[in-house]
Amino acid sequence: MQKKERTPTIKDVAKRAGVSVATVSAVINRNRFVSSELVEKVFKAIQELGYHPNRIARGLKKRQSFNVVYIIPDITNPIFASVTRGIQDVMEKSCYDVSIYNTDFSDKKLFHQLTNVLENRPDGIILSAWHSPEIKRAISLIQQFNIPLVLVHAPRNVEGIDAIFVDDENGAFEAVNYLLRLGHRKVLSLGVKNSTTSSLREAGYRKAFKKMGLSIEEKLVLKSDSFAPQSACLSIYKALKSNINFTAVFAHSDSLAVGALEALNDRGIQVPEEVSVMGFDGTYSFCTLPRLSTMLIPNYEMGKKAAEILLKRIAGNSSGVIREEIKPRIVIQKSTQATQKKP
Amino acid sequence: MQKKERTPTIKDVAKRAGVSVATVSAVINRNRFVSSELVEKVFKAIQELGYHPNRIARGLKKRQSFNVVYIIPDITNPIFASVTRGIQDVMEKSCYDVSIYNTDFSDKKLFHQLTNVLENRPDGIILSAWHSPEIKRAISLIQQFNIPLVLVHAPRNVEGIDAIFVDDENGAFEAVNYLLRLGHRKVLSLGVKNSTTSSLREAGYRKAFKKMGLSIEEKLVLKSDSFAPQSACLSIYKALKSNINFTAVFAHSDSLAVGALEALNDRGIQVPEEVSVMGFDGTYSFCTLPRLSTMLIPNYEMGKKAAEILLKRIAGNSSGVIREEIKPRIVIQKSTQATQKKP
DNA sequence: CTGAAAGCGCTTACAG
DNA sequence: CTGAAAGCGCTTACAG
Repeated sequence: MQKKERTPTIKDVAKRAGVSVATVSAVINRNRFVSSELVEKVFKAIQELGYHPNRIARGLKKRQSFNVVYIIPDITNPIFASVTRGIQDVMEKSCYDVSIYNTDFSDKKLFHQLTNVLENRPDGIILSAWHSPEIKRAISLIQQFNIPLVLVHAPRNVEGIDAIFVDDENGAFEAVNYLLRLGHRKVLSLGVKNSTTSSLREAGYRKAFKKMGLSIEEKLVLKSDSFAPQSACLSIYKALKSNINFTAVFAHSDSLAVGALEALNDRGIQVPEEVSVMGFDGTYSFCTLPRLSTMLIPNYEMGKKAAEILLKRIAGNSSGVIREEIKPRIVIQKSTQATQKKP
Repeated sequence: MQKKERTPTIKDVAKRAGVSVATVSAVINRNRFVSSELVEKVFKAIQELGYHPNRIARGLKKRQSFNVVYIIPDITNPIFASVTRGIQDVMEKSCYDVSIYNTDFSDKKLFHQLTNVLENRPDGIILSAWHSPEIKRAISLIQQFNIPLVLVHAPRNVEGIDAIFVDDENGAFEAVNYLLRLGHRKVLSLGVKNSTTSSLREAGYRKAFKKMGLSIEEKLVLKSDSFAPQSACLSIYKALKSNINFTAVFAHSDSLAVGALEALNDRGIQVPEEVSVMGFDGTYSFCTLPRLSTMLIPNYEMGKKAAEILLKRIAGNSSGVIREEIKPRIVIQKSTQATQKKP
């Protein structure tokens, strides 16, 4: 075990190099001219001591922590993992590190985390908390600290804050429209109770029917208890039991689609020959059999974009509020096909 | 826009409460007695000002940052996302936040990140960099800073550091043993080139055969270019083309198994009726059809355990080096069955 | 029981 | 071109 040796400080470097700390600081930050002679001495001392500047101290003085925070429901959800990666990749280039806080969709946890977060004085915050009934309170708390904030997956009714969201309604519209063009008319809408995201996707479903001048059979509009595959399974079993007729499923997420595939497979119904299945988000479309057609959400890019906006705000850019609407992209794979003409 | 108003400091609170900063500090940290009269005044001032202590400053003085770092290849990989969550959940309880750094399996990135990390003086580091040829250099760099370190997924030959790893060899042994007991003899080993993890799993495969007194057909030992499903697909196609006979596949990861399922499905080979497929890790076993039998790795628990060890070290516990070997657990689902007796 | 003061490791006017 | 000194917002001996 080593002794409790302090790591070297700027003072140690200054002493060893025979210069002032101001000079050391200057050579490290290249923010004022230093004669090449001294520069060399300083570098030598840094080398010899294995000196690494202490950013905590630097941050205290400069009122900058070089840390940004991303608050999400759960890092284990591939959607947020991808957004996180996008954020990290752009933040890293500007020498910021990013801390992740999970809320598990709980308001209590959200505020608990927020208290911690604020004590750390991050230089910026990115928040994915669209589901929170208290999001406005969270936002104003952050604003009290004058910390730049950008929302990812924001609710539509929050204004005045930079935000970037998925165009769920139009994405769903496009997905369902695609199914309708394939000739499907009995299209299940497989959504989730009490989910704003799911209700937007349902709105798109309705819009697509409407546009084609078709009426909607309400019994085709299903709502599972959660986004978990098992929930979707149960919904499909129930629909089959009730003899509800359908030739296609529009699942409001890939996870729901996974459940649908499993239920259909279990009942010996062929996908896509008998029933087409369409997913939404693209998280699992690579690992299902048959490969899922889906509306791909570019989560990584969303993260990058959010980070870029945040960086601008941190740099002091105070131009008008930015709201960016991301369009999901349709990806057609093996789980959908045109309706079979009955002979 | 608000003016560039400073957030209130301990001084502001002291002034407003009519006490010294020492007293304010004492009531916040409850570390020395303060008369209830003053306590009340202080709380009142804190309330009125909306004061939140600045942890950066606190950290500078106490030489503690309340930040720990987890360095991983990629947060987008569900394995690391789960470990991360485990770490966060225990760290959060002790008021630490955790920053994530991605290395993309690159040594260059690893050291780049490490430099940043060290400048932030985290209170502890957890490192998943088993693949790095330079891991020992990374470790000694960290040790120079006297920062507690625990390794997750460590290589076996690194000693003297707390580490927690997966018992790959015995896990694979158990998986293959299970297939052998089902009557399979022609078992493909579907691994990956230049992967230490995969070679440990291959060793387990060999051990299982050996123990049963069976010899190994080397042509059954496949090595894909990567862990991506597509790579596995190609390997399986190649095996089929070469008329290699097999009744089971032992995939060294679930992602490889996903590729195998796809290739087999594509060639009209029934799983599990004609070929059984066994995965490893459990990341995708919930979304495949048929559901994959696999060796589940408890990543979340590994993260928790790593964090708990780290916390102990941060608290100054200097008892002997801890090495923990995590055993994967067999999960039997639908992708495996006993060999069909040929009539 | 409480306050004045030094100091954590930096940056940055201010002199010279 | 470079250094001495003040200060970022806390904590903590040291007095009293």
